[in-house]
Amino acid sequence: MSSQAPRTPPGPRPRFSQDELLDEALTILAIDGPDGLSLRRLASRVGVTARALYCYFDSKDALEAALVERVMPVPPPLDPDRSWHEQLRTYVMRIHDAFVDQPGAARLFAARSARSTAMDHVREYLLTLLVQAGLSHPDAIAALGTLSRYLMGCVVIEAERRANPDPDINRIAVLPSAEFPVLGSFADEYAARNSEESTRYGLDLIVSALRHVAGEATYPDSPIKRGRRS
Amino acid sequence: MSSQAPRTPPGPRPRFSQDELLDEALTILAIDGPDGLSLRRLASRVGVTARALYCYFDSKDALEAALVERVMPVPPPLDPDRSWHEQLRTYVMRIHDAFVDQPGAARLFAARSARSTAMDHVREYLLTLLVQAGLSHPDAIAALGTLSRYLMGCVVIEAERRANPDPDINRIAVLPSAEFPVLGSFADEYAARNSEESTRYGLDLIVSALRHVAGEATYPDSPIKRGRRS
DNA sequence: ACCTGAACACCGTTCAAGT
DNA sequence: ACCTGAACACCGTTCAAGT
Repeated sequence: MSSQAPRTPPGPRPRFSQDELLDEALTILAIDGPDGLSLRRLASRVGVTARALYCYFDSKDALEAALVERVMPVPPPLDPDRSWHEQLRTYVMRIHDAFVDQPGAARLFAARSARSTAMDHVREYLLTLLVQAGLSHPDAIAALGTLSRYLMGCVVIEAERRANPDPDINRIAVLPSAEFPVLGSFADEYAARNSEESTRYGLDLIVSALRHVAGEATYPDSPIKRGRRS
Repeated sequence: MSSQAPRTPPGPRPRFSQDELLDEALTILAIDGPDGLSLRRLASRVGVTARALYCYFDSKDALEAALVERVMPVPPPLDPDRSWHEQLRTYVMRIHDAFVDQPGAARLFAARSARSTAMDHVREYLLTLLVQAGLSHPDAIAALGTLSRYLMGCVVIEAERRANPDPDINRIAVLPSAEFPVLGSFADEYAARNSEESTRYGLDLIVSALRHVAGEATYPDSPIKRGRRS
């Protein structure tokens, strides 16, 4: 095990790639959650001083930005054999899964996706599909916003749920039924809800509405053309 | 100004109510943002040691939980003269506005609404409206989840946008058009998008779809009964 | 260019002690 | 019950110095 002939130069001068450090950071996130990621802990895990990390990243902020770029799935090429809404659904779920499987990363997604260039590629892909669906420019932009917001909510809520599992077995079942008659009577259904299915339910809901906006089917009272009711 | 006859007992023994401390905490959030709220800063603002705050709240976590309870709007009474979807839209927007106007509070909303009893009241109110709309139990639960996730995403994204205004005048306009042909051509529309309108667009989209699920209008290919497509 | 070590200005939380 | 003061175990970041 302790052979001679070191492949790396000897002495206290290990070198890392940014990617190795990001891997280690993701490991910390997976083990200790979003609050567990600190430069000092990352440094000690790779056997270096906290100061040394500033040779690789300008700041903790820059490291977090790089983490988001790394976790965000790259959009697949457009597939002419699949409908726009099927491709859209698949890709949105892929992003969802990526950030939900990387537990501590959801907070980073929430904090920095607006300025992320990986997220720009996501926007480009989704917009392309929405335009392909036949949506007008304003509709496509608004629909992109709707999908982004819904996706963000799914990721944030599910990540929080995993990081902080039910304090009681079932909070809802224990609520006073006088104050919460409906919620209380739904306690079992509420506890049984499955995250993956719930996420898909809302996504399907939004996509269906968008298909009607796109004119793919009749949609008697679309909210789109009606304007805001006051 | 410096009169005698103090109304509070003299000496270094000021007392606060929890509410006064929460007010002060909200002020700090408004001034310094979510990262600016610390027990030490709150303590110094009210002229006390950080340790003293532990006489009012068990921990910073407990203080944050109390902040969420305080910011969350209380559901209004049911109004038989207004449709379920109008009441639902109005209330969801009220929550949205409450957390977006209280800038640093969005992160707290994201982190703790799952365990918030104020949020339980929100759930009870929304579920009541959804049941009143005629949704089945599973549909009502799923719809509640969809609305919660969408609302969460709206609050998180908008709060982040306010806390961290566009780094450039318009990030999107400056993207390489070879890589971002669609997004680039939408740069103006993208920059002009208005948060309030965008939020309402998606909410109307979801509500419209729910109205069809509820059987209020024909909805040829509802995602609900179809099951998951694979 | 990469790294150490010490320091600075912060955190939340706890202990021991005062009134 | 409420509060102080000191301490503990952390943070991100920076300075000065080494190779």
